[in-house]
Amino acid sequence: MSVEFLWGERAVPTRGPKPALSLEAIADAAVAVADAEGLAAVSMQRVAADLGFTKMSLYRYLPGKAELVALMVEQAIGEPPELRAGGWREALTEWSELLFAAYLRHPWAVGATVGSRPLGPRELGWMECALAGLGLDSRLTGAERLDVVAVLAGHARMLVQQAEAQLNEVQMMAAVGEVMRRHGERFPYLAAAMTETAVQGGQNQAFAFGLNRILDGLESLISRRC
Amino acid sequence: MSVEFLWGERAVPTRGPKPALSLEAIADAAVAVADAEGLAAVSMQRVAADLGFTKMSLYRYLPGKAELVALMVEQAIGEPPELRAGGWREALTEWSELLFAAYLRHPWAVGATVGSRPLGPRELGWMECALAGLGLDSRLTGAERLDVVAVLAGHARMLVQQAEAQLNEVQMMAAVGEVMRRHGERFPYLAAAMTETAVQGGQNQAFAFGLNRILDGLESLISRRC
DNA sequence: TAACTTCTGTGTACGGTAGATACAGTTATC
DNA sequence: GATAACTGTATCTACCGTACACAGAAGTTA
Repeated sequence: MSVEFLWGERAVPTRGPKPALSLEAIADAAVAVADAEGLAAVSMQRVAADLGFTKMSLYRYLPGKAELVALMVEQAIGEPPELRAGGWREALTEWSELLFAAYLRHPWAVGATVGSRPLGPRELGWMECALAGLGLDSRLTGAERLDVVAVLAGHARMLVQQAEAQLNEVQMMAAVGEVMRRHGERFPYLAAAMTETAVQGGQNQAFAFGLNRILDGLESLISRRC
Repeated sequence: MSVEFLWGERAVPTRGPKPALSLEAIADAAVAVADAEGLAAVSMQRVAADLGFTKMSLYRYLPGKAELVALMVEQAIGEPPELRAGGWREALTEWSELLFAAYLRHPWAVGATVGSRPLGPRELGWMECALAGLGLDSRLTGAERLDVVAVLAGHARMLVQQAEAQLNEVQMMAAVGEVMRRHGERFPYLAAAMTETAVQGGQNQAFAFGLNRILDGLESLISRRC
């Protein structure tokens, strides 16, 4: 993956036939496939076929599949939001919820953003947005501010991944429940926690709980630094 | 992926030749490939070749590649640890650090554990271990206890992923730094945080920071519930 | 208007992947 | 020793990403 591809503005050619496709159209088609059938279903052939072209035509627009995935991620997370005014806690809460919602709309994006890869402008824009919400006047060092953003983003990604895995509590119970019925005695604490857990809020509640714990911890650190 | 494969004990046959391979040996070879060259380098062909067999021999032991990856994950995270005695905070700290270390040894395991998949005995054992460390007498509901474990595991996974992405601060600066030099004015808060960040502890420090914030938040919740 | 240049889309080809099937060789039990 | 069970290999299909050559379209220039 070349960094220039995501960041450099591409010169639009004058000569030759007009391109029938565009990077946006290709990314849209690929995102639609991934939304419907998962990232594994995204292939050059499939995306090209959905657009009514042969797969090789895509290589006129993209160097390869890695670039397509990078473009899909940028398309999926969208432009960084404009946060409502407020204190750092309100800002980070809103930011985390919006990021969580964006990942929920495109759960495959979590799996597409692991490992070493260049960050696109939108992804960096989301980071910038959170750092702006945190402000400069807090008693945190630069490294700590970056860490806070990483923890919050990790929390959102984590719960999207869980939400993708179980879709609903019913499926979760079917998957783990079967195992627990047979080997439950090996996991007494897990069994206790699960039987005690009524089918309730689900992932949204789990997300909110974790988010509030993280922010509580941040608040206690900041007030200690006063 | 069938759940039975990870959980059911396989009947050892009496007749016929002794199997030359074993699931353990196959998993070890696959883990070695992934450790050295990443998860993408793991193919049936490659693993079989490393063992000195043809790829179809592996299908005598495994139904398919999905099961191989599931086995690799179980092998990589290892047996759940025995936590030293202590309060819930010490227990969860130790648990998180051990999980972080395990993932650091096999960073590809983070990417291999996204999406819907059955959990193996070791993975469930780690969860059980953390829940045991949290104890039953805390003032948390079962759902909250599960959420705590999820947040901590997500934090560890998140930072492993970051560590994998940049390996060291130098490479990070080379990747993001180049972009920041050109488009830095678009990301003032990010630039401020990064220039302020001396090359220091790196991922271990970031991990410890986030972990302490999460546990601070948990502590404040528990003490509020008193 | 005609030739030229440049870019687009397509067809073909190649090495890689996962996996199914058929078959030959080996081995433990009867 | 016979036999049944199991192992490992060779071959086949289908799909993947992508390299390359080629025909046609659309501006540019003579």
